[in-house]
Amino acid sequence: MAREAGVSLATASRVLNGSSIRKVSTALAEHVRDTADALGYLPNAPAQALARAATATVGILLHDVSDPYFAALARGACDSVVAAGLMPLVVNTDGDPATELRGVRMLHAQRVQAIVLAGSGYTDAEAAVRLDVALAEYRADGGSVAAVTDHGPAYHTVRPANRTGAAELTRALLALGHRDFAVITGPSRLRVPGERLAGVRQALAEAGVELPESAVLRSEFTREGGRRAMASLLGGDGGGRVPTAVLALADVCAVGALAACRERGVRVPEDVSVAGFDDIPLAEDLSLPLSTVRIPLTLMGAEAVRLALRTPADTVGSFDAPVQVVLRSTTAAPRR
Amino acid sequence: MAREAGVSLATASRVLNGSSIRKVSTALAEHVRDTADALGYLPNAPAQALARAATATVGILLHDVSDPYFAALARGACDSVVAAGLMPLVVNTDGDPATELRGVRMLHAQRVQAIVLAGSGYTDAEAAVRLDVALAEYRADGGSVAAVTDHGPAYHTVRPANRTGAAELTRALLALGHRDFAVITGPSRLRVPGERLAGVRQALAEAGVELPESAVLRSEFTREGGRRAMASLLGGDGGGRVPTAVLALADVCAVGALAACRERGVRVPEDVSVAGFDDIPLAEDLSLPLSTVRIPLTLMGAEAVRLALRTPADTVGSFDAPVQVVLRSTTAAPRR
DNA sequence: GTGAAAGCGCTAACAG
DNA sequence: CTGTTAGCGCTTTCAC
Repeated sequence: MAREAGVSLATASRVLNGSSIRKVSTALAEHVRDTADALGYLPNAPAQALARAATATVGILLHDVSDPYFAALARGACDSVVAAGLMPLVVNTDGDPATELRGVRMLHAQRVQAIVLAGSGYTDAEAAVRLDVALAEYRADGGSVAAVTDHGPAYHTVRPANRTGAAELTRALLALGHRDFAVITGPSRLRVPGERLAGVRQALAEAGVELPESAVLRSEFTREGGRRAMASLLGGDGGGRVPTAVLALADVCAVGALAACRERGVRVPEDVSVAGFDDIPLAEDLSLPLSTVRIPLTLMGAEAVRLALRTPADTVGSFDAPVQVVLRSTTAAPRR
Repeated sequence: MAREAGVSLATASRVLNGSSIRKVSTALAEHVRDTADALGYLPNAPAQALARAATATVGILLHDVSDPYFAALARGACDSVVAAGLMPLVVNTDGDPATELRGVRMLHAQRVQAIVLAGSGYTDAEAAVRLDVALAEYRADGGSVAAVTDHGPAYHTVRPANRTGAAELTRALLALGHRDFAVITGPSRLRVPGERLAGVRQALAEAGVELPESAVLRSEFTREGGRRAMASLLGGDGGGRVPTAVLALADVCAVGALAACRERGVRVPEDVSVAGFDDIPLAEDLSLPLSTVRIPLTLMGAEAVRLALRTPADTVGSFDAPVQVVLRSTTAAPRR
């Protein structure tokens, strides 16, 4: 401690944290500061946290940092956290409600100032309730919560226009002349795929185009999931009807779908158009630059932290992220 | 606190943490546990940290979570941390020594149990010393440090075979018949690009192949850096000599290089072979599946945490990560 | 303006 | 085996 070294005692606290309204003579303050970093003094954050009843940390809960979508989100969120003078704790949930629940509890135990929920939102009502309870307890202890993706009106929310974006993408494909679609959507336990699928259905309905249930394939939101889904679409397994356009509701799936096409010598976009959703960083560098819907991932992450940190507890803020359809090389007019 | 609710007092601590050797009658223990989660009790981690003089956190310092290389590393490290019952704090440094130094200090202030340094290693001796000092102070306070990439004998180290990997990759290209090389390397402030470049030089020298200084281009280890470097290589700016093989010493650079080729209508691998290094997740899905050197990124991250956490303070552990040359579609025998 | 003292929530000796 | 009693390192009233 600077106390022993310097002459003063807990006055050191006053100069080294600045929060206190009490002033310290500039001379003394300078002396304290000098001896402090002469001794290489670093405040003990846990001790401060205990005394102040507030940590300098923010929790970020996401499916998987190594997924480009969440990586971009994480980067934005982390920057925002650091800019606020806090430290980010990041926890991977793998999109599993139980893991997410544990994550919330751990972050609560850490007494993080805020929790950012990215890519949460489960269809399982029971899981949602358990999560809500945990979050309520966390908030009762003074914590703040922001969600990327709708989590109900009770939370600060950063909302990508999933439905609209999907509808616009679909309309873009319709405009190219496609009438025969298939959709590779995500697992039913997540809510996001449902929102996107609804957008697709809406646009298709408006155009009077059918989307048979057999043309809606569920897969994990992973490359492998997309690959398998596309493989079954192309595979000789009976059905046989290959659509002219395949909408993968996440870019990572689209990547897998493209891989499946490559493996089977199916040409994109000549034989089939493929589109993704998210515009992950490497989307334009893929085997074919991917047509997709751009979401401002990094911005959204940052925005979520901002909401959680700078919004008074009695109001709930929200941020609607714009989306934009980007048609690149994986889509073209149908040849059939 | 469970104290008021139950009948006992700080005995609660004994049942709720388990560290103590003292036993508690199973009946009482159960009662405590019951009331604890009936009340939704969650231990206050900062308070525990203060009392135990040890937090349940680990710091992870890396350039950028949204860079696929570090994202994969981070995922491995985070999993390892969580598996150890701890929480990961991740800090982005953008490859800047000053930011990294601040990061170390912040993590030290948080009293994290261990710090994992990923992608650190600067050529600037002064910066290295400052970092060493900060790390020494951290260790003096009981902290543990592990580095991914060599940081000197004083630290636990996870070491990808940068030099060997680069040499092998070069030999693979030589075996294809290439004699005219260019290298897109990283910024001089980092040590990794130097190691990789040394491997390239060594293999080339062994084969008696020249690598003129003008054929070594420095760029940031980013897509844009790679794009610019390749553009200048292809560009009509005087030199004019386009090599038959371009080694980008990081996959993200290779991605940019491929983009530059695409923009200018230069065919890969017919006109020029391109190879990367790292085998980042989407490497095989690029405009052309990228030839590269595979590094077990996720494993390395996990290994670093393991070393930091499970190695006694008086010894230093290390882990040599295997690398593997993967030749995909961006390389072929030269046509010229 | 600056010091003294109490206490944040928990753990860890100590007794009983 | 279980309760009592000190602190952990810091902030923060409250007097001086």
